[in-house]
Amino acid sequence: MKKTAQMFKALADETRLRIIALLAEGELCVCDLMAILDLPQSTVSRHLAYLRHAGWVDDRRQGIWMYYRLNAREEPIFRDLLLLVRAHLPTGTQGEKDRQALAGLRAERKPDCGQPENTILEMGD
Amino acid sequence: MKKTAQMFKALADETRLRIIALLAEGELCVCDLMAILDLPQSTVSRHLAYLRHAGWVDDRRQGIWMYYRLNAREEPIFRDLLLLVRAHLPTGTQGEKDRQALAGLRAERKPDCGQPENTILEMGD
DNA sequence: TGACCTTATTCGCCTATGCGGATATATTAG
DNA sequence: CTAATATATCCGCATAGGCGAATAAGGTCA
Repeated sequence: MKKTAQMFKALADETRLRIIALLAEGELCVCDLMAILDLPQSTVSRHLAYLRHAGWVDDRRQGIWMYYRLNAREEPIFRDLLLLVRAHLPTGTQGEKDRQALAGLRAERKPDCGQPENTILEMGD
Repeated sequence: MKKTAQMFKALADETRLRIIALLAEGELCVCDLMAILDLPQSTVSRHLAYLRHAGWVDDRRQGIWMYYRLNAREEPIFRDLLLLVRAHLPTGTQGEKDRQALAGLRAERKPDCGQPENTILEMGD
């Protein structure tokens, strides 16, 4: 039951819940999450590490970026809980706002997070 | 979403999970829980207070004893979560042990917690 | 009332964990 | 190699919350 308590601990923080609700929309990289959550990089990274250790997310490196996605583990309670969270979480006010921010991000950006390859180092100044 | 995080916090402790699994079997008083959990009274009482404030349990006074029972609040996520917990929690090792201890208690005791009324004060030395 | 019981709360103490700034690490481009 | 970018981790600090012993509070009975 200790493990179950640990599983709930990962959900017992508003920032982590926001992250989970966002990842329910699909894979995101750290800089996306920083932009949407409007939190410093160390904070976002720390919460992602917490979720990773707890088994809630997997990561994947692609070049410079780390992409995170939801990852329900094998245990039945884990899977059911993820379903529950995905069903209920995004309906609240904050979840709505975050999803809109995400939509905005996606509209104005190319895939692979930041800029297209040929302008990665061309940010004048 | 803050409220949701708070709801999960109440579940993010092994002792409270054990209590919830036990209350899923029916109403219990504090001294029953002390006996089953094998924890000091202050610890049990503190966790019950936490669960009460979080809205997971209701209490009822009967004479000297305080009886606690599960009580899911109105919010749909709350109710679904309680269903999930009740379904998954008691299947583990610790939950099994606790349930057996509860069965033992019930076998050797009269209702109304302790002893039958006429011997309440007759516990010679 | 006083004796006795059950439960709640208070008290130090200690660990877990949140935070944001600073620093370390990793990757890529040139 | 250096420079630039993205991410992870470390740092000191503050708060939440766990623990058990001790004390307070509330109820019952004679």
